[in-house]
Amino acid sequence: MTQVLTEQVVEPAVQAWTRLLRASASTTRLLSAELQEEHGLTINDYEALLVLSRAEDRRLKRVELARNLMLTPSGITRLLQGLEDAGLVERASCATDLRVTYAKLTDAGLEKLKAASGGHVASIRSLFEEHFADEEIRAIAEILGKLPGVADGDDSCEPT
Amino acid sequence: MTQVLTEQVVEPAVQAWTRLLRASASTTRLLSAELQEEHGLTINDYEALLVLSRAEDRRLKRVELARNLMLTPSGITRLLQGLEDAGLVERASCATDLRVTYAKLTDAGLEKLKAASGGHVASIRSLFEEHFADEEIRAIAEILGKLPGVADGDDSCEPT
DNA sequence: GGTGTACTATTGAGTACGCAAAGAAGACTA
DNA sequence: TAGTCTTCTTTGCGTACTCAATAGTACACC
Repeated sequence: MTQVLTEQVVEPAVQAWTRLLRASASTTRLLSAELQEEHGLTINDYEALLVLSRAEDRRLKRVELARNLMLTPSGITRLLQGLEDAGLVERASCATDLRVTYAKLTDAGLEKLKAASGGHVASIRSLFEEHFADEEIRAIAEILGKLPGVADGDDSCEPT
Repeated sequence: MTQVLTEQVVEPAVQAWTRLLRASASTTRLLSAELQEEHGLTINDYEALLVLSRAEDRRLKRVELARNLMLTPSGITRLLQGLEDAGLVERASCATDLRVTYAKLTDAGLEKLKAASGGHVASIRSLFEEHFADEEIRAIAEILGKLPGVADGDDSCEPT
């Protein structure tokens, strides 16, 4: 147990993990501040609106949304509470299964998403393209997509 | 998820960003639960101990630690409060600049780190190696390291 | 020396989660 | 029909942060 010093053989997985953590933290910090300031949305607010906008009928079971956003059910309840209060999302019940309630994007929600989307996407692009080459960006997406659940609701980018 | 209208050209940067978010969320969830359960440490607790263990004299200015962990100063204060209460870290003042206080790893802190490290590193390895090829792991680390601040305190992996 | 600017660290208030427990509903078995 | 098991959602409680404001200190520069 030599103290540090020696050029340690860095466990590549550990290095990758640490950097994944930090990359996520730093990019989130940046992008979140912007989205919050300009549109009053958190990143998960935005992602939720986006996912819903791409769903059939613009509605999704809460449990699906949870999987998509990597939140727990309780996180979803609270997230949607905020969006409902803001009138961006409304709840609809399911005729065939009384347990589930859908989250449905309202027209106001779609407008909000469209309004936020331009600037947000531009920020993401500029942040990534400032530091990464095109093929690096593609590599990140491709590799990280192999983690279970990550590539699920495959990401398009515009609300339309 | 066939859905929407036009097969949209997915903005690669946006896709990379979304996946980065989700990859970080899902891996963090997993690894955090384990670390918490087995050693009562959060991921940032562990990272803080690790960074300190590699620092000269096992101590670091709080502000340095903040940069390293991608936390705000107030986050650091609160993180260290917990570690101090647990006796894993102690504070030391700086002779030449009264503003700064150092965080110094105690012997107990080093022991704790060593105790947690084996299992934690093994979990990280198994999680990553289960889903990624070796060169993918290296690619993640290399690419994400280009983000400012991410590759800073360059990560070795063992405490010792 | 005083004065302004730039750090460093802490605190109060607020937030976005997570976990565990609980209720309500479907689904299978008998 | 009842009994049990699973699934979906919400709630209480706890926590790990953030931001904004504060206070102490350092270092100009005149």
